[in-house]
Amino acid sequence: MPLRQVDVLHGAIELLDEVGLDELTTRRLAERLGVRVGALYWHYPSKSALLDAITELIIAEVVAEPPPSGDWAEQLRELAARARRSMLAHRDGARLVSSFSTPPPSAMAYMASLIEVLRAAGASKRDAALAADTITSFTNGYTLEEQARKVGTVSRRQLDAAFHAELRIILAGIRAELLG
Amino acid sequence: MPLRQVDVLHGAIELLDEVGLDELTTRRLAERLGVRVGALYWHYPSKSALLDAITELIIAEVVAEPPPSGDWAEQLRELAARARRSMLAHRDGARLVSSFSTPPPSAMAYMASLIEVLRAAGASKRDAALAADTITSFTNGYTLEEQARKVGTVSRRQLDAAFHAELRIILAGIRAELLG
DNA sequence: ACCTGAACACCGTTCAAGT
DNA sequence: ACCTGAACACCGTTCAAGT
Repeated sequence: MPLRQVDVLHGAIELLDEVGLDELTTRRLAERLGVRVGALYWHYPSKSALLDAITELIIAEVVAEPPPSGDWAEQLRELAARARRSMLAHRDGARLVSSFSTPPPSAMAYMASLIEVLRAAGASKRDAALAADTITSFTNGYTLEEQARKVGTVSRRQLDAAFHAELRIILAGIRAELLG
Repeated sequence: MPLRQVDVLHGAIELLDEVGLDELTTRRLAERLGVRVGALYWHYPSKSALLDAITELIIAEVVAEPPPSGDWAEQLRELAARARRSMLAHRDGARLVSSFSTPPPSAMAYMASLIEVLRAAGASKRDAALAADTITSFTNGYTLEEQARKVGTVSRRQLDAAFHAELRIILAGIRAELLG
């Protein structure tokens, strides 16, 4: 039976996890799917469109879960932790997320959920946007670096602990600076 | 007269600024230098070694300036602003910085300068390292995103203002959480 | 509708050989 | 010491033609 678009997508994700973003090649993907390179272009207009689809899927995982509970700080903490977990779930996930050409719908939804929590906590529109951006910039920066450079050298436990300790700093800053 | 290593480096940086990281190609660089591709490999063992050299140069600019003055928050603010400025000074500078294989000496020196300021402000070794990492993760994450996606859509003034406002949040967090 | 065959215009890297 | 010439093993993409 013929290949469906979703087969190409899943094959690409498997290949990504096996060989990493730099070795994720249209020709390797075609070989893995038992097809010639050109066939991929019937399903996706370009390699970058395929990468965007993977990115969308990675981010979508974050929003799919039920909204977190607790006070505003607890909710933000959980949302940021989920974002990091989704990126870590795939090889070079953070690099992929920070390289999409145009923000996919799920990225917008994620930002909206952060902003919603902050608004409910009493932040102005401007402050909420600022705080949400601070959290995502930090989360992406942190995860990008840990995934790029700290494989093997530092334990996962230490990285988790450091991420949460640093996130606490940022949440304390939001409280002191914007919700004081 | 023959090409020196530094000529190759400067040619590469000029080409980077003109065409961006994705189009920075050994063959294009060779053409610009009036030489055949193979000649580059006499000066640098690989393309990635050349990219590492560019990265080192970009980060070195931050440390080259005299140490900032003011209280600890003011010093940290200035160091982070310099780091961002250096990355923004070259096309795809942030992408380049967040993709070096092994941390170059100047990156270590930059981290050390952040930690020194925090130690002088009374932070423990652990807290200083944590706060320094928070600042760099945020700075890299923020700059990476603005450089990747916000060219033209948002004014430079707005991006500067948002960066400083968000940095204020983080500094407030460091004060409240670690230096309270 | 979905894929093959075959090409096009590129890559990074190596290395004998030239000067 | 520094570079050329020429090759090797790859890329992403296109497109007529097949089924």
